[in-house]
Amino acid sequence: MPDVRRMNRGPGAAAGNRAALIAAARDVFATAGYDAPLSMVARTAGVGQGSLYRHFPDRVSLALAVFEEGVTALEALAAEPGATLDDVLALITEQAIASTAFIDMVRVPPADLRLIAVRDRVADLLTDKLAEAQRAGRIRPDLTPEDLVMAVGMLAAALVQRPAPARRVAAARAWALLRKGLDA
Amino acid sequence: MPDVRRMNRGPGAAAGNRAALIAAARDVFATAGYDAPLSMVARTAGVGQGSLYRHFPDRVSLALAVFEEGVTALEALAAEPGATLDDVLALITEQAIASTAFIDMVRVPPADLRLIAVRDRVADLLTDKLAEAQRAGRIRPDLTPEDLVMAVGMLAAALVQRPAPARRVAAARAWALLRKGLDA
Amino acid sequence: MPDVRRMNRGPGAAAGNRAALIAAARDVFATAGYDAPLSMVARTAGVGQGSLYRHFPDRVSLALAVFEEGVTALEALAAEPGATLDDVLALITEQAIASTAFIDMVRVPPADLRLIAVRDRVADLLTDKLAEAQRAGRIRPDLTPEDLVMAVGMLAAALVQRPAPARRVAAARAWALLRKGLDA
Amino acid sequence: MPDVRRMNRGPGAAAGNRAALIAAARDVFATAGYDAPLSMVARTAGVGQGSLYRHFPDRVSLALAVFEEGVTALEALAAEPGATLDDVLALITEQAIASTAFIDMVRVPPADLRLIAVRDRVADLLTDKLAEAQRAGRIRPDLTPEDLVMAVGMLAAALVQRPAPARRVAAARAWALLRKGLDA
DNA sequence: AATGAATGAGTATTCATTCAT
DNA sequence: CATGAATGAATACTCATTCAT
Repeated sequence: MPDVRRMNRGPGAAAGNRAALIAAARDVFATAGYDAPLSMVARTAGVGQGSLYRHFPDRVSLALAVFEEGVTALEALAAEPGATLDDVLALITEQAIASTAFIDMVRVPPADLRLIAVRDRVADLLTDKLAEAQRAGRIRPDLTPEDLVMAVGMLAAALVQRPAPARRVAAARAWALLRKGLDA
Repeated sequence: MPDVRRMNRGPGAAAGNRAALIAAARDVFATAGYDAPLSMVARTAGVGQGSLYRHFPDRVSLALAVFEEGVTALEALAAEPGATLDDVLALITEQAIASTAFIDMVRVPPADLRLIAVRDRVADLLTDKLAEAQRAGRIRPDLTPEDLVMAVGMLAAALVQRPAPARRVAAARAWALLRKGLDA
Repeated sequence: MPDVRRMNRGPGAAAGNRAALIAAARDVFATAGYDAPLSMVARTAGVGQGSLYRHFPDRVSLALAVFEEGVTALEALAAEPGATLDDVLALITEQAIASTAFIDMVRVPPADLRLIAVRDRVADLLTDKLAEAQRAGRIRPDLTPEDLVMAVGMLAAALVQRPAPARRVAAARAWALLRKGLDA
Repeated sequence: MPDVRRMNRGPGAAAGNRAALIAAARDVFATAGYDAPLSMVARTAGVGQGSLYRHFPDRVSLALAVFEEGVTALEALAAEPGATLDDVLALITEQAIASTAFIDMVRVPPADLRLIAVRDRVADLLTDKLAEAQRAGRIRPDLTPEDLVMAVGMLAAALVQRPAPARRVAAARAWALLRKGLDA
């Protein structure tokens, strides 16, 4: 007789669970914000509460997993020889259009060290491209990587609270505002 | 028989309570964020929970009251004959430095109609000054009031999560990024 | 139409709730041990969870309230001119027969300061009576108040885990063991 | 394909696992108390959760295994021709100083039958030595084995919640209180 | 037989909201 | 109309126990 409770799918489900949790968190964070109940993430993933906590002992570690993929993609793009700063910013923009949860995440003042680490990874990859663009005379020579990170944060802020369909247009307008501040 | 509880100050306290609640909410929102417990607002105001709910049936109405004063000040400034767009933006910046709670407030996607109304009031007062500045050739002619509101939101986003002392500097950097996007 | 939810009995229920919570806690601690779920206390008292936490913000403060009455009774007895050490010990024994939760309470190593304070109150009242009894030559002159407190703890330990009906007999046997260690 | 998980050491590990679990439980119970999570025991033992449950289906059976060794040692000592009651009590005291978890274990009212069985074994070995000592006129003739068991429990109670270093001194004071109650 | 991941019931705690006084 | 206690739904987190591998 099938039990009402979810089947224990065994250790084999581990990898699938982890992936499902990350996917669910991506959705939930994007939909209900970074402060959404973790139980909603577990439920969306079709996974027990305990499994969620086993894989991700706290909210931050879950969020980091969600963004890991995005940051990795950015790093990969930045590592490509021909990639310019604009290419990287374009990818960042796409990611922000998909989800602005990163902004929510760094919104909390007592920033977790791990969050700072992610932001630093982004800052690092921007730094290289920025220097490159500055050497090419395309970007204001006095612009710092911190300025660039701030600009990205401001961009994301312009997208939050807008429904997904409106975001691409909003991103264009936001860049129109910021662009001149960056260019040489 | 004397009551141990705080004296019921009676109906006459209504106006005072309302003012105290708004002041308390301003502090609490600025200090503990827009998501701070409402009980903290009541306690800070020295007012009963019930009175808080009588005056402000929900969090948004309390927040609106808090910002009312700021918006009113903006409208007053905008109404002054000599006031320029830059003057208005400067005041807005000061308000954002004092508290970025407005950002937190609009962070939630299901934007309350009343919030839209406040934003529209800000948009309205900016519209006039913007047109004026555009006539004077100081601002890009294609810049819309919506662009300006977006810029203000982006500015505020650049200030959130920074400690109060760092905000003035951050505001300067943020405007440095945005300025060129506005100017003619 | 009466709601399924418990009626909000209003502020007037405060005193009654507090008393009911203490009574319930006395029962629950005696029955299910000091580690019993607080929800059980609230349920037994017929009181909402929130009310429990309002009256007693943590487990210790609830326990203190439970024992306050007993300690007060001890202090009152000790304050009576004719009361001897034996009288006080007899009352302590009666209290231990009724509930040994106090033992559980002080069992935890990171002893709360407030718990230490209660124990000290008991130690204080024992100290006086002990000195008196020692002057009368009825108690070993080298016995310290700490020894006495230890003896009381050992007595209680002898009663724990025995069902209530067997406790009076057990107390007698325990005192038979300890008595000679106290007497001069 | 090599598994990331701990190598399944196979059936041959059974005996070793059992021993490791007992040793780990001894440590964990002594350190974190009898209520410590069983997962901590498994982890300390370097053994899977499932194996723990295979060897010891519940907390009590694990605890019993832990104390088995101690009881066996007591029985061995008691079986030695020259061993006196005092020798046995001294060994019990040493065991209590090392860990008072036994007290925690019997703290729960719904005493498990198996716990009663252990206690009875201790009572049995004390019975012989007690009779011996009573024949020698060293112990009160009316003292029963149950009294002795109670005294041991009271001793242990005097040690609980004291930090390890203070226990030897506390044991001495506790025996000073009890000694006269035992002696003839 | 060992392993460790999966599972969800249970518990503590918070806080928005209601309501007797 | 003010007051503040009452209420319980909601959420985070833990841990005993089961089970696929």
